[in-house]
Amino acid sequence: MKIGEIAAATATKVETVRFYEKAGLLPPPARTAGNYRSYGTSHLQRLSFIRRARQLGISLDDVRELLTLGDNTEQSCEAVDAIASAHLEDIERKLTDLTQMATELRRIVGQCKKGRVGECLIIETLTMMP
Amino acid sequence: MKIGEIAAATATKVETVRFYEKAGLLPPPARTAGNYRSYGTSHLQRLSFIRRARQLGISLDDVRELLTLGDNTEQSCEAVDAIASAHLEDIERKLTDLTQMATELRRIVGQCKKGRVGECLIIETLTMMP
DNA sequence: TCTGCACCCTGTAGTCACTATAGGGTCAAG
DNA sequence: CTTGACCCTATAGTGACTACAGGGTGCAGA
Repeated sequence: MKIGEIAAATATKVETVRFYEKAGLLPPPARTAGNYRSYGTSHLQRLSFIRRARQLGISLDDVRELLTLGDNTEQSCEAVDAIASAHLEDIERKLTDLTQMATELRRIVGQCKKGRVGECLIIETLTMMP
Repeated sequence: MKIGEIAAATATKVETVRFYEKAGLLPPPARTAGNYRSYGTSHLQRLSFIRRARQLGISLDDVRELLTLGDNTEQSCEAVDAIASAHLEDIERKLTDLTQMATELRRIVGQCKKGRVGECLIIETLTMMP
């Protein structure tokens, strides 16, 4: 499997695949005679894992940790749970923040009467907000 | 007003204030004999505006634009509304994404039985997810 | 055989919005 | 006159890529 193929299979850009290798998340694959990277199914699995974790917003550092934990099948998976739970809390905080932002924005956008900037309530609100 | 004071007044770090100046968002203030920055109320107002817009997640580029628009009080404020509305849509997209992430994470965190990694459902789910 | 093209390689720099650090200068109080 | 809090500049680092420059490889068609 060439880099373009594994990239397509995981909806990743080629550059990102190389980036993951340099970042130590994806082990360096074998090379062909022409020095092309040659991936197998274990790489595909690992890259899929990385992509899914990233889709959930898990940081590369945490992905690295999960990957290491996943490789030691004998250990307790409390650490895994800790990472996922911490991340969930993170997301819940972000949700609260964004919801508040959306409410504020909806309020100021709703005020716009499309007049001149001099009496624009959006600008005014932004200038005056507490 | 010294930089530390304007920073404190707007809950901004001193470095960030200098950064805004270098980024062209905050006009360079007068300097004292000792080369200290000396801010007036117009700076304070402008920095407050920037900070509030940033709290709403508006990008520096868009803040710059809003600032320029706000300075031309004769223009129509449609452009202002456009920026705010586009940003609101942005946030609403992010909210959808994050809500989905949270749901996924809650599901996989709930599965954890604190056993060994070998049978960890979090790892498994991440590996198998569609 | 040649040529064109899609794909691959490395290495480096750019993105965003700061934050941190190094290595200095200024100013008021004790 | 020294201490310590504050200020100055310039540069590099963060995360997670993305984009580029400047080349090499491999294969189909003329």
